[in-house]
Amino acid sequence: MPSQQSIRPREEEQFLRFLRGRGLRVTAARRALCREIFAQHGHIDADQVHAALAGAGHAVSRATVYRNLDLLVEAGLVHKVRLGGHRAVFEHVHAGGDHDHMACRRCGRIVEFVSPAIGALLTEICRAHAFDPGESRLQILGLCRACAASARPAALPLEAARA
Amino acid sequence: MPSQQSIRPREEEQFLRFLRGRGLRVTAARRALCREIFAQHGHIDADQVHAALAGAGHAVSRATVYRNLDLLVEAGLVHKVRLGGHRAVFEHVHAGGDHDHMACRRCGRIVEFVSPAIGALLTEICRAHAFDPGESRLQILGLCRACAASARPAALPLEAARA
DNA sequence: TCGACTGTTGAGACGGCATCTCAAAAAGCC
DNA sequence: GGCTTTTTGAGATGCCGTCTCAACAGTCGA
Ligand SMILES: [Zn+2]
Ligand SMILES: [Zn+2]
Ligand SMILES: [Zn+2]
Ligand SMILES: [Zn+2]
Repeated sequence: MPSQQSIRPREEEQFLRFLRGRGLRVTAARRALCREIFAQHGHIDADQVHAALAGAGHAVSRATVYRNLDLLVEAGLVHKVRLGGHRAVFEHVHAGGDHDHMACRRCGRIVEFVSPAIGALLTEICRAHAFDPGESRLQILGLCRACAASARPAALPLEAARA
Repeated sequence: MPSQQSIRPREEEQFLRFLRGRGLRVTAARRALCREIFAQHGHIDADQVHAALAGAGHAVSRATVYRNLDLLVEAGLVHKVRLGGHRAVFEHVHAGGDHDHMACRRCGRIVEFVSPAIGALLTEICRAHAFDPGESRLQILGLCRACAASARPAALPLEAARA
């Protein structure tokens, strides 16, 4: 398969380098998974990845999807996000850099936002507590504009509980 | 049981008011659960609540623990927190107000912190996106001071991925 | 090129946590 | 106390993810 190789995006190159650097093998499943993730935009869960691969004629088992998604996370190419404590979703790390999420409780819509100021505050807080930060998760659950409008016109406002 | 009633704390009163206001019944299980949660300090998971109740001679089923913890959350008396996407932990809402969490990946220790500045930023961000905030979850996963010290003296620093 | 060595895969069992089911028990109401 | 409706308990079920292990397939050296 020569032409397939030629359009291999740089993310796949990166993944292959990561694999070789670790003494791991380059397999068909890993390449297909990597290509599929970077073909998708937005957030996608493990089962959707599984289905997408099957649809693309590269069926792999669920176990393989999970294993290699973890590998992509370790390679730093993909983020694993848990919104609302349920099923984890994955998204490729895009050039823009880090972002956080607002998730609508009603329709499930996910809105992304970037706040360098928050990142700076977190760094400062960790330093103050001598805590070595690995990863931060910041999510806001609530109602998106559309759902808030259609919800209850004269509703009692939700208290803004922080948990 | 007369004296038991007399020391009933105000949180239990609040819960009872919440129940009556919803047309729900005041049961022994609900009162025991409420008392147990407010007797505990810090973070406690559903099974710990279950065990604590059994130990206190108020055994209830796991299903009842889950159902009524949800009720306490709805009443706004208890927060449900998911750290690292694993087992949910509960904590009573204490007077001091909102706080967020740092969780150690190695020993599981939970450190709380308060940052009004972050709260203000979040409010601002929600306004900018016309998003009606209900609840925010901010967690930092990493290594606590003790674990970071004992981990790897000349370790390669973890990249601070934001997810 | 051809094994041999070793990492990887697939199918399904398994696990933790949470929710659901439904008959029996208890709360509220008169 | 008797009636109605909610709540409970025990266990089944479900979801999401991980594990097991035999078969398979990269990789590499001969
Ligand atoms: Zn919405
Ligand atoms: Zn995102
Ligand atoms: Zn620690
Ligand atoms: Zn806390």
